[in-house]
Amino acid sequence: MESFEGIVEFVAVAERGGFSSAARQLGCSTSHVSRQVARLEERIGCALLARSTRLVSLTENGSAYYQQCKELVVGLQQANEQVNQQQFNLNGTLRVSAAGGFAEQFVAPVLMVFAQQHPELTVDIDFNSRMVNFVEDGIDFAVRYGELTDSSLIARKLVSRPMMAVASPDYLKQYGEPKHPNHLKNHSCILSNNDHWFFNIDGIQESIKVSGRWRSNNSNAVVEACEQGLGIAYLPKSTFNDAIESDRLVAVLEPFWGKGASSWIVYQNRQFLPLRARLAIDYLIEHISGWGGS
Amino acid sequence: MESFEGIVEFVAVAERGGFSSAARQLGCSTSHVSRQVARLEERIGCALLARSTRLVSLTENGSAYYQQCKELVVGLQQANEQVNQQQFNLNGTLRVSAAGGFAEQFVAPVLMVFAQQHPELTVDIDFNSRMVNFVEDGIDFAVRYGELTDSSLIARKLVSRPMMAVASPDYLKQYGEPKHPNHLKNHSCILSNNDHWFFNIDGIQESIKVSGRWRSNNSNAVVEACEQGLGIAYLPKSTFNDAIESDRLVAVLEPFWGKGASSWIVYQNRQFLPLRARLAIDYLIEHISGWGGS
DNA sequence: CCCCATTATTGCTATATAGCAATAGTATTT
DNA sequence: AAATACTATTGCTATATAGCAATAATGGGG
Repeated sequence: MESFEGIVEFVAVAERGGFSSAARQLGCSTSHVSRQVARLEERIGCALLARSTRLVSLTENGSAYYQQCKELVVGLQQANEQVNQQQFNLNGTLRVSAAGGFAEQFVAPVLMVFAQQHPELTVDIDFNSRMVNFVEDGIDFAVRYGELTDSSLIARKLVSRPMMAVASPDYLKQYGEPKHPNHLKNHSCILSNNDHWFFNIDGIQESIKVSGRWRSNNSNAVVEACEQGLGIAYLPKSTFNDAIESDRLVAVLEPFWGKGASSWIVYQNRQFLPLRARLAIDYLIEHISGWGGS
Repeated sequence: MESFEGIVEFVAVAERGGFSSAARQLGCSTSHVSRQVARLEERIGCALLARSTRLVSLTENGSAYYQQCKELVVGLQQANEQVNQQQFNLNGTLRVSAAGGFAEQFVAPVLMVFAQQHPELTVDIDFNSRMVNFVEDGIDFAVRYGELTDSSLIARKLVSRPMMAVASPDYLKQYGEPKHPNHLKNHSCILSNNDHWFFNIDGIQESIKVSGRWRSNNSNAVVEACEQGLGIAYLPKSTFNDAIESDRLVAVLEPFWGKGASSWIVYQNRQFLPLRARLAIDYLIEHISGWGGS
């Protein structure tokens, strides 16, 4: 297999007319340059330079070879400059995998603003909650909610979302208001992702098993069912902003609300994250973490 | 300064889709390929490959960089092929420095035949006896006569030329024939290169100091002067072939003639002598040494 | 579902290379 | 003419790299 070894040194000697001058230009020792060129000549079985003490000149073969090697060196410089420029340019496609209502409601709008600020970027958000294959799918980062499973990824907390329990006024009029999380076993609860709700009871986070006649993994559907009086709902507070403002739902069990799980940005643990990813992640953290999670 | 390190490995990984396959192609270890690519990424500050266990793909930057590096690798292959082809082709200009009558009389004609056999060669013979600067003047080899001074050169003996002492019949009639080299101090001698002639006396080579009224470093001029009866001449035997055949000159001191000095081909002690030089030198030695020096 | 084969990474050791210093040769300066 | 400075090469040593082996992860086959 071909090797580029000695090419840079040979070109430098040819251009500078000597090993010592070439070594100074390359910032290495004269003996290194001497040996690299000698090895190159040995590898290609041809004298490239004619030498006497204090004098070096190109042979006929060396002249021709130099022209070609010079193009290789220039080509490498251009390749490196271009990859360097690309590295500090904001271009290409930002690919995000987002899951959950929070991503839909808050992350997407913020990314929209970010995209407007960077017209040369394309943003591709795939809303799904499946396990992401970062390498295969070329995903820059994912937004995930709850506990994370893959320890090889880097996770940066976006927000801890405080929870809120609500019910419709009609439901409470008919079934009474629960005064403690333990009372929930006597109530109809509207389930979302799982049937254990975490409450802060005397400073301790306790898991309360709940049940009900309605369940959905869509937070909008949960809110509607609650408004219809189908039971008590317990989701991140922001989910109920509109319903609370219009008095369609009212808060219950307020002293016991948990801090709730976190939303995360997760991405590959790798060097040289593309600039677009780094800036987008930083932008999201800056514009969402700072909200205090409401 | 730019470095080509890792380029070959990176291109191989990109094309084969994995480090192990690339290592097999390159005939090296997987760990070497892994490290070379990692070092390349570190040097250019950019991820070229996205990796998971058992899977490698090019990043956006890596894709662009690969295209350029592929051209570099192809360019290197072409450069090496071309220099290899040149190496085994007989082309270019054979540059020879020749000194002395022997070179003019015998070497030039033989090289002429050699040149006729190789139409793609140009032969450039510079007749002079100054010290050759092989590197500066781009000389392939030189033809020299007598003792050599530069021990760093390679010297291959072309011919040892036996000497001959001659005089014109008129000269001998007038001044008598010398019977021993010691008698030469009483005779007029025609000098060429120096005033000490070497004779074989009782198996020992002895230096006899001679003098005369005529001196020239041109052997043709020496022969003419001798024919005019200006004295005794002592040069390589071949110098006098015509004059002897036509009885214009006769031999003297025959039992004492020395073997004479040698003619040499000298060239740089260097690797990878161009093919044209190697073939020409071999051709000369084959076609001149075999004559036995007459 | 389990086992095996293959992959990529990295700690560690053997090996090749980079640099230092000595050497020889030559050009320039005094 | 002699001394000095600079050059290229090479022996030797310190350092970086190549390869081996261990490790962890994953895909394919039974």
